[in-house]
Amino acid sequence: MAKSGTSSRVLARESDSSRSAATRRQLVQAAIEALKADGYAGASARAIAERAGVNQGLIFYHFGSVADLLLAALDSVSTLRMEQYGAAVEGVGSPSELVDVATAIFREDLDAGHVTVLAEMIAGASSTPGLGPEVSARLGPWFEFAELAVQSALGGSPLDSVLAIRDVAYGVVALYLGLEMLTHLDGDRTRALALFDLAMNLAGLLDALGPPPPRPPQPGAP
Amino acid sequence: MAKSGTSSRVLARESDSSRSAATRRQLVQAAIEALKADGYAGASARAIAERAGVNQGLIFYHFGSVADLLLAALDSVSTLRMEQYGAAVEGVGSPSELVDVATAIFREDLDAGHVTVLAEMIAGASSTPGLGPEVSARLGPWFEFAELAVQSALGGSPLDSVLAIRDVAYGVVALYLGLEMLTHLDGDRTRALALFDLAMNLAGLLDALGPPPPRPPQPGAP
Amino acid sequence: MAKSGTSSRVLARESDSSRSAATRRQLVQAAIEALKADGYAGASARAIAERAGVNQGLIFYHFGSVADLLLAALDSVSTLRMEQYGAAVEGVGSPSELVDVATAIFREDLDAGHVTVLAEMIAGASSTPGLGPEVSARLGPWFEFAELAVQSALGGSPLDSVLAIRDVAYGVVALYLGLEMLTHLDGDRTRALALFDLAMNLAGLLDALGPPPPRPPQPGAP
Amino acid sequence: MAKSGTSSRVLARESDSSRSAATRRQLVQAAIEALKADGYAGASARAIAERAGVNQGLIFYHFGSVADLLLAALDSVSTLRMEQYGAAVEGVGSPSELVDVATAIFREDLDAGHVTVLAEMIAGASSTPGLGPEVSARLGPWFEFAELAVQSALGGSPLDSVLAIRDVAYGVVALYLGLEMLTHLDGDRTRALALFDLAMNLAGLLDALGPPPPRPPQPGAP
DNA sequence: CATGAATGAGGCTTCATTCAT
DNA sequence: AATGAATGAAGCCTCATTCAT
Repeated sequence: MAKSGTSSRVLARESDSSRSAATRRQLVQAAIEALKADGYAGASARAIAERAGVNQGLIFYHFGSVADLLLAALDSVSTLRMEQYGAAVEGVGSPSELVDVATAIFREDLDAGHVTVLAEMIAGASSTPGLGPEVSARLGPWFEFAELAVQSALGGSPLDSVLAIRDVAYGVVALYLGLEMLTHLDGDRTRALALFDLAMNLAGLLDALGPPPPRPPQPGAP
Repeated sequence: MAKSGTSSRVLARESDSSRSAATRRQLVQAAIEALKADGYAGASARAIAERAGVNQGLIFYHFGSVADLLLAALDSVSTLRMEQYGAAVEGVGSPSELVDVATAIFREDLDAGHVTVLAEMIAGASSTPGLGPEVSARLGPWFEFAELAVQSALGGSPLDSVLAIRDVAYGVVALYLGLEMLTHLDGDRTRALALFDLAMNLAGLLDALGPPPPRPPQPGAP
Repeated sequence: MAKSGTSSRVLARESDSSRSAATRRQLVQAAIEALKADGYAGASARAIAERAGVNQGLIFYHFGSVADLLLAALDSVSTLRMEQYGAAVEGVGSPSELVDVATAIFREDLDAGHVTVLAEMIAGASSTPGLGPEVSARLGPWFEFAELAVQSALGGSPLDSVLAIRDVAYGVVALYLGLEMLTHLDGDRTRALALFDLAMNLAGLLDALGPPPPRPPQPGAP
Repeated sequence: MAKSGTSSRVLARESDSSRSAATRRQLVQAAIEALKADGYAGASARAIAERAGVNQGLIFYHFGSVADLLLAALDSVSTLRMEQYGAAVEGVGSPSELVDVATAIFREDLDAGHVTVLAEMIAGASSTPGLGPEVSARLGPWFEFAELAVQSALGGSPLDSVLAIRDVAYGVVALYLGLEMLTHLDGDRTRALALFDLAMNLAGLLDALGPPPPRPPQPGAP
C-alpha cells in the first residue's frame, strides 16, 4: 500500500525492501553471526560491520550504538524462534508429544546456535551498563511461551496441583539456557540430548497418569 | 625445595605466604570480583589490577595472560565451592534433605555470585580463542559433584532405574547455571527460589516412595 | 528575475519567503544557537541540523560547508547587532550618555549571547584553514561602529587630541570581546558590569571637561 | 636527594628528569604548540601525540584525558608567564613605567602566542562539558597579577579613589585577551601596539598627577 | 619480584561531506 | 529542494602485552 521507502524511520521495523531496510537486515544478521561465533566480547562494531560488508558508521546511523544493534539482533532471534516454537507446539496435547517436539526444536537450536545469542546477551549484559534491563525485558516472550507449553502438556494432570506452572516454566527456560551453554562450550550435544531421552521416559509416565488428552484448548468446558 | 616461587626469598617461612603468593592471591581474588561485578568483558587487566591494588604488569608476570588469570580465578572458585558443597551434602540421605541443602547452597551462591564466575567464563570463552577447552576441563568437578549428590538422594529409589544418574547430573548443573544467569540478570531471586520450593514438594513424594535411608553416618545412634 | 533561489517556484510571492529561504533562515538560526550553547567545536553539521529540525544534507546544499554556514550565522548576528547598536547610539552626545547606552547594550549582549558567536568564530578560526580571513573581514562593521561611537562621545573633548579615535575603537572592541569571554566562562556578570559603572564615573569627569555638545542632530531645537 | 624515578606519581609535578617527566613535558609542550597553531578544535589527541613524537595512548596514561592534558598545558603557560610578568613588573613605580613594561611583555606574548593558549581554552571550554570551571579556576593568577600591577602603578594617584583596583584589573585582563584574539586573527600587531602607545600618553598624564614615586615596597614605613 | 612507562591495535562514536532518489 | 543513506577519516579512549629498571 505505502510505496517503499516512504515509511517513517520510526515505524520502519517490518521488512520493507528499501535500501535502508536491507542494510539494517544485513547488520542484524551479521550481529547474530558475530554473537554466535565470537560471543559478546567479539561482537564489536568493526567485526559486525566487516561481516555485513558494510561501513562501520552505518551501525550508529541505523542503530545508534553497538548495544542497540545487539538488542535488535536479540529481538530478531526471539521473534523468529517464538514463531517457530509456536507453530511446533500447536496441537501438542500430552507430555510425550511435548517432549518430542521440544527435542526437535532443541536440536535445531543447538545446530543453528539460536540460543547462543540469548545466552551471550545475558552474560554480556553484566559488562555493559544499562543493557541488563533491556535484555531482561526481551526474555518475556520466552517465559510466556514456556508457560504455554508446560500448561498444554501438564494441564489437568495430577502434577498440575503440585506444580506452579509459572515456576516450572521459569525452570524450563533456565534449563534450556544452561544446556545450550554447556553444549556450546564443549561441542558435545550427546549429553544434553540424553536428557531429552530421559525426559521422554518421564513423559511416558505422565501420559499414563494424565487424562485422555482431548483437543487442547477447550474454553467453556467446565 | 618447593617448586612454587620461594626461590630467592630467604625469609619465606611458610610455603605460600611469600610476597609472591600474596600477590597472586590478591590478583585471583580481584579477578573473581571483576567477573562478578563487570562480567567477562569487564574483567580487563587494568580493571583487575586496580581492584587488587597492584601493578598491571604483575598479571603477566604471574599468570602469563589475562585469560590464564581468569582460569585461575575459576579454579579458585571451583575448589572452594566444591569443598563447601561436599561438606554440605555429607549425611544427606533423602531427596528432601538434598533439596533442603541445595536450597541453602543456592541461596549462598546467588548472594555471593560464585556461579556468576562460572557462567561468565563459559560465555566469555566464545570470545577468546583457546579458552573453551580450558573452561570445559574445569567443569569436571561440578559434574562429578552433581552426580554424587543425585546418587546420594536418588540411589535405590524406584526412579534409579529410569534415570541415568549421569544425565540427571548434567541437567542439574545446566539448570543451576541457567537459574543463576536469569537471577543475575534481573536481580530477582524469588522466581528461582520458588523452583526450589517446588522441588521440595516433589522430593516429599520421592521420600515416601524411597526406602528408609540405610547406611549414611548416623552419629548418636547406638 | 531575482538571483536568489526562486528559480523554479511559481508561487513564490515574496522575494524571500520561499521554502528555500525559510530553511536557510532556520539553519542560520540553529547555527547561532549551536555556537552560543556549545561553542565552535560543538557546532557540527549534525548538531545544527538537529537544532533546525532539518536534514543534514541541506547545510551543504544551501551553504556548501559547515564553515560557510557559520560565517552566514556570524553575518546574521553582526547585521542585527549593528542595526541595534546604531539605533541605540543615535542621539548620544556625551561620554556619560554613551556609557549609559553601552551598558544597556552590553547587558543585552551578555544575556542573549550575541557576542559569544563572534568570540567563538574568532577562536574557532584557528582550527579551520581559510576561515581566519573570512571572519576578519566580518569584523569591519564592529570596528566602524566603535569608531563612530567613540567619535560621537569624545569628539571635541580635550582627549580628542591625545587619542587616536581609531585606536581607541580597536581597544573598545577588544575589551568588549574579552569581557564577554570572561563572563561567558564563569557565568558571573557582576565583575564586567562593575567595569561599566566605573566607566560611568570616568565619563562624568569627561562630561565636565568637554564642550556643551554642539552639532549632533538636535530635533526639536529651534 | 631522592633518586630519580622513585617519586610517587601524584607528587611528580616538578620537572624531575625521569623518563616519565620527559614524556609529560613533551606532551605538554606539544599541546601548547597545537593550541597555538591549530586552536582548541585542532588540539586533538592524535595531533598532539604526533607533534610530541609519542604514542597516542601515553596522553591517557599520563593525563587521563585530552582535556586534562590541555589543562596541564594551560597551567604550564600560566606559571611561566606569571613568573615572567612578576619579574618584569618588579620595581615598577609609575604608570609610564608600567606601560613600558607591559608593552614589552605584550609584544613577547604576541610573538610567542602565549595568550592564544589561554584564549583558545576559554573559548573551547564551551564545547567540552566540565572544562569551564577548570579553566576559570586557572584564571585566578592572571587576575591577581593584574591587580598587583594596577595597584603598583595607580596606588596613591588621584584615580585611586575613583577606580576599584579589582575592577580595573578585570578589565585589563579582558582587554589583553581581546587584543590577543584580534591580533591573532588577522596577524596585524600594529593596531594593538598603537593602543599601547596611546596608553603611554595617558600614563604620562598620570605620572604628572601622581605622587613622586618613592621606592616601591616600603614595609614598616607608616 | 615489582614498578611504571611504552606500544600498537582496536574499542565505540562522530565528523564533514557526497550521492542517489 | 529535500531526504536519507552511505563513506572514510578522525574523534577519544582502553586493550593486552612487553620491557627497562
